[in-house]
Amino acid sequence: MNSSKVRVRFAPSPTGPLHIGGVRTALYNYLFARQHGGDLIFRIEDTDSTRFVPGAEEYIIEAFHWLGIQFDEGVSFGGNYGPYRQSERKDIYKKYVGQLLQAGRAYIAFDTPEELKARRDEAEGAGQKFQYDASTRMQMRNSLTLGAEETQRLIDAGEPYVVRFLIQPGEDVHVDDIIRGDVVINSSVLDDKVLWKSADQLPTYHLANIVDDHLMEVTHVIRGEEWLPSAPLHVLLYRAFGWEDTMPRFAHLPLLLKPDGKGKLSKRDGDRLGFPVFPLEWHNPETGEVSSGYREQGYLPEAVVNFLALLGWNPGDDQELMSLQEMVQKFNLEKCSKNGARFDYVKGFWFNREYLLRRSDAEWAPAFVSLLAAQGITCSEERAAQVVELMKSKVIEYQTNDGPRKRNVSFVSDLWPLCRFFFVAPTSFNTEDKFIRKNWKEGTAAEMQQMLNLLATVDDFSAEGQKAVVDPWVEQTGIKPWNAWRVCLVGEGQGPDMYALSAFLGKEEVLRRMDFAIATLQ
RNA sequence: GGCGCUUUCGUCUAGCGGCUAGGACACAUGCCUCUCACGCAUGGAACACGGGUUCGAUUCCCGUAGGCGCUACCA
Repeated sequence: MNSSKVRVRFAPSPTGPLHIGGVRTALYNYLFARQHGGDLIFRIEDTDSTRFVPGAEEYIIEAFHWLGIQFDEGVSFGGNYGPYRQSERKDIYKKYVGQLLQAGRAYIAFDTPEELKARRDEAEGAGQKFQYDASTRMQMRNSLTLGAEETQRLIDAGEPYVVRFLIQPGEDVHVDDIIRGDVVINSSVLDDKVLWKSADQLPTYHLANIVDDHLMEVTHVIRGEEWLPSAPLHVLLYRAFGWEDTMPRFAHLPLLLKPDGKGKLSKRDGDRLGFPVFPLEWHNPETGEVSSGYREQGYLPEAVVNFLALLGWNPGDDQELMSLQEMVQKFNLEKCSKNGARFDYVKGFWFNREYLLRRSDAEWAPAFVSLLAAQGITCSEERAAQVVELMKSKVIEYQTNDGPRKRNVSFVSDLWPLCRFFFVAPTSFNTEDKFIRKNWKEGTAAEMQQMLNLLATVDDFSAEGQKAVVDPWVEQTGIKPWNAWRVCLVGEGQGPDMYALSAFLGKEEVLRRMDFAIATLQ
């Protein structure tokens, strides 16, 4: 048993794609491990054979790889405490369950799921609640009531059975939680939890979890608040095994809540409100259903990590934008908040924008180029970068529950609806449009014709080159051509600086668009 | 229902007995301006309620109410 090196683990169940709340739990484990120079273990808790989903494990590994959260050991990462997949540790659990049975801390129960359900229904009918515990266990079919001989006879006869943990009632069990302090639950409200299932001949979470954390020398258990009610059971298990002196410390994290309404964040909320709940896009192998992912939506991993980190924790100063390295330095479990955090995905837009803006225009270009390609437009990365430079500070409309709203460009994909006219000339003009009505009046066509003739003489069609010729003409004639010119080149009242746009389009295209507008709007 | 956790602007939060209760997102307004914007500036916006403890409570204690979780041979 080596000293006091911090060892933490993230132990998902491969029942589907990794939920964003799970990502945050893993992130906090990662930050804690790195900060203390400890190890982060990746364990797969696949003890529910009925809920196993193929591909989930690979998905989870890929998601962390994308996010930049690195594990030190575990499934696919190696290590000296393996195997790290619980389904491969069956013999180990069996041995420890035997130990508990031997010591009289657990017992064998033959009650079938049907019998149990009948008892529950019966109790419910009487407005009560059935619980398998000290108050009821002597009325059930188990080794306590049947005696050793009969128990052995039933086992030999092939009768299926579970192993239950024998809980002594009337004891206050303390859980020392790093985030919540001393949490006390009386053992009388705990039930004799099933430790070993008859259905799939595997341990339950509770048993496997305690055995693994002990054997893998885990020092801190950082997990979601949904585990807090069973933490006393876990403490009791450590005690029953005689492992209390090396029991890990607990930290139960607040949950991620729905952006609106009640309850914890679910996949449904993402579908309903239009934001991803999973790091990567997920294709359900059974239903074929596709769930969107942060990566595919155009989020930068740094943005997702930063956003998530601040949901339930903050460094105590006013800094919000932090690299993973900075977070590792500043992270503090004691400063985690205790109450659930509503998942405000709109703030995620802002984070992504901040990180996107830190990248150069050239870095945006490849993604933008492939986006354009999907629209059937061929564009070089150089030209794409020019458009990015001109348009990344714009605003785009997006849909919400309460109708359309506006936000700053926060994704590369936001660019396309704003940039269409860079690549596609106007083919018609909406004369009802406020901007066009205001800026295209009688005589405008003639002014534009003048300007067209003037531009036709310009050899240096850079923004500066055009400016050198057009500005004096503006000065001379008093004509303010920009808005009308915008109508010609853009078709509506938006877009970048006109000289910049014109230079991008090039002389030939500019003259053609102007000519078309003059002819169409006359 | 039982048990547990929790409660500061719309949202994420700072605060650890004495503050004009701070920041960020979102929202609104103004400036800038060839359009829409960005940017910059400004503004509105919170201590759930009731008792204590104290010279003094957002802060400590106890209730109440609300929120969340757990209550499976799921994790």
